[in-house]
Amino acid sequence: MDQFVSTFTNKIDTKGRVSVPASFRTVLAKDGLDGIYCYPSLDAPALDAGGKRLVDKINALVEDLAPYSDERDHLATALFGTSEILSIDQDGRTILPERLREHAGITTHIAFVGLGEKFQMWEPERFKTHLSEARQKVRDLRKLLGAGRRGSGGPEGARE
Amino acid sequence: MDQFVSTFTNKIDTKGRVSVPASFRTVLAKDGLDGIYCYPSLDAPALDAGGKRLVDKINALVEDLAPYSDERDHLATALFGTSEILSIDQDGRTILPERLREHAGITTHIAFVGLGEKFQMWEPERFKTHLSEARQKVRDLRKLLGAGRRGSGGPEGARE
DNA sequence: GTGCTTTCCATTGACGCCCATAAATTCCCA
DNA sequence: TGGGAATTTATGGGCGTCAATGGAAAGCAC
Repeated sequence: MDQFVSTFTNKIDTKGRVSVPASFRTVLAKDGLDGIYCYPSLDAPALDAGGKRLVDKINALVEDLAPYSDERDHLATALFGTSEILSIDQDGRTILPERLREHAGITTHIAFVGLGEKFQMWEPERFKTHLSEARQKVRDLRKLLGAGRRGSGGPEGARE
Repeated sequence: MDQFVSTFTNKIDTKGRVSVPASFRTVLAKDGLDGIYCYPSLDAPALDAGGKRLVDKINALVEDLAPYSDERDHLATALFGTSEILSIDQDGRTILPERLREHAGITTHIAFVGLGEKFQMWEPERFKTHLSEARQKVRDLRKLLGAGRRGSGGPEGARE
């Protein structure tokens, strides 16, 4: 598997270390980056993270813009300037800088949430809320879709 | 990693010395320049800096313009005329000339901000403001990108 | 010599590396 | 198929190394 899937909640120890889920480590290793590329999400109290693939995407995004243009500098500042390359020790643990923890409101535990090509880190309680909201939105969306597509739009649409 | 990433805020001591972040030094060393190429940002109270790669890019930029044209002369003057090669001592520290510090309003602390192929130096408080503006602009920019995306073949990394 | 810059050494705190333990999972074999 | 051994994973703690910073010593100019 070369994608980040599932959710894992791990504990931060007294030295600020936290285990990166083993399956995520496997994906990262295949991706060819010795560490985690990580930055604060632009519009959520969470951290976006990934490997080389994510870095390449961001590079492509920035390099599409004209050199010395405002957009380019701002994008580079917002992305590279706020990013960190988190190292992973040989026991599979990493340390989140204060700046990142603060953005996500993380204190004692971290929820690692797989999103396919990247993953996010959340304060577990906040993620719980975020997840139920997301699920509700999906249900609403499907009702709309179902209403137009199927004959009924009936009880079936409420299924999980 | 061969890019300037993350932000580090370091202190200027009584002799005007300041430590260049270790990870930035690593990138510079790989870049094959024994020092920092540095000049005042054209449109921000900050300093642009980098290694050989940055110098090459600037050269290419200038050489793209017609020889003896006004634009070329102006660009060359604005960039080369105001540049300095800052040396790095064996403890990884450098000294900023008064002229450069003044342009950026730097006094006691410097924020080193990675932007990928180059980095900037800011007065920390000013950078804080600049960063929140940059993040807002990127949010706006992404809405535009996101609206027109799909099938563009472009990176879809603009998504959060 | 005095004043200024550059090189070298010292301190401190953070981070990486090593080992230990315990729980959970996988694997193996009867 | 069930039980037990071996492996993997998450977590805790000790210790050495390195980075950031401060200060002393050694060149250099005038």
